[in-house]
Amino acid sequence: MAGQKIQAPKGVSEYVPPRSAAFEFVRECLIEPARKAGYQLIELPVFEDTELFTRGVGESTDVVSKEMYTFQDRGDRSITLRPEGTAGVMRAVIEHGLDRGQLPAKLWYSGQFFRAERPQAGRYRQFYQVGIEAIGLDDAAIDAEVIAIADAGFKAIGLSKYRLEITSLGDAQSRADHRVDLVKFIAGMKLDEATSARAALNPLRLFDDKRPEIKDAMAKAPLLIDYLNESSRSHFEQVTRYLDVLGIAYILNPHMVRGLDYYTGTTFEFVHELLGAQSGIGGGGRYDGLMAELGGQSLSGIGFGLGVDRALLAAEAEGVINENSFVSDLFIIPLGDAAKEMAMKIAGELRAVGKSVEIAFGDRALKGAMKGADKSGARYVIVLGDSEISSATVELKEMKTGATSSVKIASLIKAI
RNA sequence: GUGGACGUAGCUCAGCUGGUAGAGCACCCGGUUGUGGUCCGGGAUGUCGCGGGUUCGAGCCCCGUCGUUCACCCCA
Repeated sequence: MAGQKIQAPKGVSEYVPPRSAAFEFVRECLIEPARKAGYQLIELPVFEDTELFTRGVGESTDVVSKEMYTFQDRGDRSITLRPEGTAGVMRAVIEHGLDRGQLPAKLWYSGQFFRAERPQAGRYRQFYQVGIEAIGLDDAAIDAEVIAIADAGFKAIGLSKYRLEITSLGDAQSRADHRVDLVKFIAGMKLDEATSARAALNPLRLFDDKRPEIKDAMAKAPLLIDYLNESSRSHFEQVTRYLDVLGIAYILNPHMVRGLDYYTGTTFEFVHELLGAQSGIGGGGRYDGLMAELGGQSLSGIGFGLGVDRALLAAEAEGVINENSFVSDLFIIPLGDAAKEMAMKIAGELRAVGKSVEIAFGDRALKGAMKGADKSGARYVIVLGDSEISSATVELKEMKTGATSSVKIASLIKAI
């Protein structure tokens, strides 16, 4: 039907001016600390072979079992829009032999991810993450560094009302031992059907239940942190010691549950205080078995994923985003055709040396064009008419103060 | 997937017990021929999310649908 409006698909986040500038700022803040720590860009497809996620993330997880965008492509392959970043990075590391060089392989990525959930504040079907992965090093120091990089990103945005929660999930043996006891404990509880189904899938989930009666009952449940073997325990203690040295505050949360199966050992989450139910602005941890599970050598890795959408929401909630971060250096108002040509030539020359220049096109009246210059936030404005062209001189006006000065067109570069 | 609230100009919203749509902001023009932000005057703008139904008549009532939002769930 002609004229019918088409809406964006349900639950996607979009960023248009002026908010897109804030989004870009937040994303850059999150990426920069990784670059400074020697992490390199890895740019990957947004869709992958479905098996990468069923095998890598784990079939028992909600993410895989009911939140993936999966479809058959024209070659009848099962394709899935990536719901998270780590599995894809590991796939690419193995495929390109990045694990054959010097270790750790340190990588960062940024882009959109997809999960078919019911949309909510801070929860979208297409969302943005910035993430890093450090692969092939067991040193507790890199666990701390990874956490520090995430923290630096949030601080760069200007966030302060968030907390870091950490714990250790231990190795496979520690988790298996704990699970036996935890399942035994849960068997003694009276649970409704949905809850016991959840417990059967992942008994740790009950630690995260928000109902007070469950919380009370779980208060006496055996904690995974008490089942860590010697090496897991000392590794984790080492991590916390490094965080202390770095002055990064954290809260030990032995109840922490993560939604992805591959996490082992050090695990962490950043939680913002001003957000609603979707308050996690980032999280990550170590994954010992993932690479081998995906057919690579048996190397450990650690990484995080930070939510750009949520970090932006958090920044807005804290009021730390300042508008007008982008302004042009010069705004040119041409009067007449000859002036328009001249304006375009001047703009080209100034842009070539790194100045940002806008031109008022469309033959607007001077008053309207001046308003446009004002709205744009440009630092300087010049009006270009016949007299300016013949004298090769313009009145350079500084918008903030209103002060003007005569400047030769040829020396505009130096003046602004 | 489950439950609640909402959906009116670009934005924020008003619209009494159903009678055929408004405000503020933003936008455009002007306030003597070429210099903005204040002020004053003027102007444009809506298939009242979409589709049915009830009614002489619906933005207001009913049903459906799409979307948004909040919580559960889950997580970035």
